[in-house]
Amino acid sequence: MTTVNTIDVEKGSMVLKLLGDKTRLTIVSLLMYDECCVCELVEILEMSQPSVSQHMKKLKAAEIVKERRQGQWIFYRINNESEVYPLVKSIMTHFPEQREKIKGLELKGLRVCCN
Amino acid sequence: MTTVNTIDVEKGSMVLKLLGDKTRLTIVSLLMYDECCVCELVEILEMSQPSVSQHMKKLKAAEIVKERRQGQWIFYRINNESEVYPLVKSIMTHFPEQREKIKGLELKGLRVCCN
DNA sequence: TGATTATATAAGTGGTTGCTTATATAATAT
DNA sequence: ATATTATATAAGCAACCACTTATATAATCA
Repeated sequence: MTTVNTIDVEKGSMVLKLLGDKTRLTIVSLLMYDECCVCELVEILEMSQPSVSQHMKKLKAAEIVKERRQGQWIFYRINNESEVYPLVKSIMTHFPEQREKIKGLELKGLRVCCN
Repeated sequence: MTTVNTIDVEKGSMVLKLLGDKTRLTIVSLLMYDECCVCELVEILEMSQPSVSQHMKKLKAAEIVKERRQGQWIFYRINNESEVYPLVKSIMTHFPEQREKIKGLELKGLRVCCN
């Protein structure tokens, strides 16, 4: 039998509330596949930049994502060291992959690449 | 590798939003252990009856729970035939069991028993 | 039948949320 | 230095949400 470390209701319900928004759920779904910067998310979600930034701020505060600055871009990725990561991960297995949306960005030449 | 049937973002985010409320998360957590009627939940949660009823209405509308009338009581239980049940179930494994709260009710003689 | 018990519903309200527009900060390029 | 690009923050606002109180519905009991 598999044993899972439990999260307290307070913290867990906050994670669920945050993922209970279609936009944020899609963002996290995208980030499960690869890290993204804000401007890529703006493009994919067809939303305003401030709106996306505000969502990222909430996801970061809940330790669902981490950020990394690279030049003028800030890349967000899933925080897989977080206490809430196991919960986030097992939730996301129930949603379709968003890979093709990122592929679509690449085809349009809008992917931010900086290595 | 384990394959999971995916849920669309629309439906899934609704489930997450509903479970993103501390009260409802606790209710579902309780129901994972055993069915309960409204008056039991009122006792355990120390909330008003209309408030609990309104939460149950939402959980039922999202097919997270089912109801069963027995005399004057209405018992709610997890809807394990629902499309969203796999998601609900895997979320709930991350939260502590609520068994002792139901045990507490029994000790106080407040458990509704009707067989 | 009338009283009691369990539950649901309706209406009102204060707090929260997700967007908008405007502006600030910060890195890069010319 | 100045302009451009990327991101964050602030303020305002309409929609939503979880509670409250009051009332309705429904089953049981005396």
